[in-house]
Amino acid sequence: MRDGYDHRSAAKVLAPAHPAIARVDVDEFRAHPIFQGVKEQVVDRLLQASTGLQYRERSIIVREGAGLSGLQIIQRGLVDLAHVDGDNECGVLLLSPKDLLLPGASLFAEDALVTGMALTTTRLVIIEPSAVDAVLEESGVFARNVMNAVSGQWRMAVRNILDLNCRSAAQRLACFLLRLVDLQADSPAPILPIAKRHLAGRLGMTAETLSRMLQVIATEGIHLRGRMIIVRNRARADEFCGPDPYSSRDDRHLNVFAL
Amino acid sequence: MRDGYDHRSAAKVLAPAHPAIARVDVDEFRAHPIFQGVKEQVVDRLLQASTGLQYRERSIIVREGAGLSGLQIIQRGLVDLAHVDGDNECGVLLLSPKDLLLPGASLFAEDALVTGMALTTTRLVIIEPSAVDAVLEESGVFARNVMNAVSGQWRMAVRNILDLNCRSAAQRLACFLLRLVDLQADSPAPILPIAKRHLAGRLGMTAETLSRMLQVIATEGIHLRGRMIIVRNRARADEFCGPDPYSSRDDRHLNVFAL
DNA sequence: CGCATAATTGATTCAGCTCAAACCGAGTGG
DNA sequence: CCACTCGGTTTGAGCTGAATCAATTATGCG
Repeated sequence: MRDGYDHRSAAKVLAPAHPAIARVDVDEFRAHPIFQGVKEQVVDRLLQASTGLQYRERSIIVREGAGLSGLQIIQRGLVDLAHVDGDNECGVLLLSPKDLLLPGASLFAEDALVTGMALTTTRLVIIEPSAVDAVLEESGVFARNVMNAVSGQWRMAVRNILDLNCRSAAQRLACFLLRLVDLQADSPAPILPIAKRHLAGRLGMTAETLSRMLQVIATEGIHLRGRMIIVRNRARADEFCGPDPYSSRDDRHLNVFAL
Repeated sequence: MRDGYDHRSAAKVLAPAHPAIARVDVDEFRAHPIFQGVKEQVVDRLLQASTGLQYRERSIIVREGAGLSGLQIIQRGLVDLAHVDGDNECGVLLLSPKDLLLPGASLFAEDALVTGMALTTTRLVIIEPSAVDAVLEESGVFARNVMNAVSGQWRMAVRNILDLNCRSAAQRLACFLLRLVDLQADSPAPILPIAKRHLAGRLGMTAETLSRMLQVIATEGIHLRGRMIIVRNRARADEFCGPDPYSSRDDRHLNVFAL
């Protein structure tokens, strides 16, 4: 409080973001899939035009209805894309590192359809629109890569629609957790990286329902203790999720990492 | 029956598509927004690599899980993108003339996530993948235009998610009808171009519910007599749809025409 | 500790689904 | 011309999954 600032209420009010400038991790930048196959010199030009930004937990990165400044790439953290309407928010997508933040809106100067909020401390790289435009113009490969990412986000959205329409709340939850587990296949203990409240939003249900559904899926072999996801019976869990409305489950070869 | 073909059962069985080759309307082709700003000579190269196809009502254009042959542009008709699971289908998007059919899947050789079915007699133009790839590579403008279309479809999908999550069935229906009306602003009597059954699918509800919701919205100034949409009280109807979760309603400046 | 926020639990309600029956309009055949 | 069938639409009567409301119990965190 000594700085005249109550942190808790600051968090609650969703204070207008005051991101800090951050250094751009150059190697990480170059390794990003949208630069795959792009001439190094061109990538460097984009790198020149980039700045790093760091948002702290719960701060808002884009507000719906507003415009975006340039192509934004998430390097660290998780960003919740959601429509917020007063108190209840309804999630659309959860962006992970390497994902592009609302590429459509930034490339075509549209207004954002959803609000983007940092769920955890988030670092992004912003590439100046002018540079992006120029490079898009000249490098077909780059354009193709970006398109790939956009189209991957479309796929995620479609899945979401399908889930919402033809899966039960419990199934959606189960699938989501299994996906998380698969994504952290290397790590020993898979973790739920966000608060349950946000998860509920993303899955199109209330926090209360989520809580109850956790009990349901526990009987199907999926347990959540603290933030640890424990799958006791994968076969049964898979079975419970129901016939996959969509076939393949590894989309990382498309430039999507979103949840 | 004289052709040894029972039309009703043929329709019902969703006969594997046997599209007819059709001529490509050259002027229409050239006028398509994805060619805007593209050098005429380049457009002609794509034109060379194109074939027209005509699908009859109810035939399937792409089946989910299958691949697509090339960039497909809808010239006439309506295509329903839906996940079909046995008898009940759950719609995702309704494509109109000028829309691209699953651009992501065709450009990146992914499997289609959804089935595309012609709701009405549909004509499309297919551009050979090799030609598309080549032109994407060399023309940044073309790449940009295609990307614009993809990103527009993403927006539609997001709206859909938002609608599904935070609007009632009646509201979704009302909005959809109003959108149709606005889209046919020039025509004297706006028309519902598809069967109610499909509409229900697209809106994420059952046919029965749709029927009931029609009664509800009738009390709010929107009437459907036969296939004619009659809005008696636009102000009230707009009011009923609730605060628009998304701002602008004209998306035609993006390359999207879908419903 | 003590306060605020997050998560659970229980009771109740309600929107939309399911199932079944009636209805309707168009094409078909006697 | 009328009866008949067949798809699609409507109507009605339950049922149910998930939301809501309210109260309680954890879980940080300063």
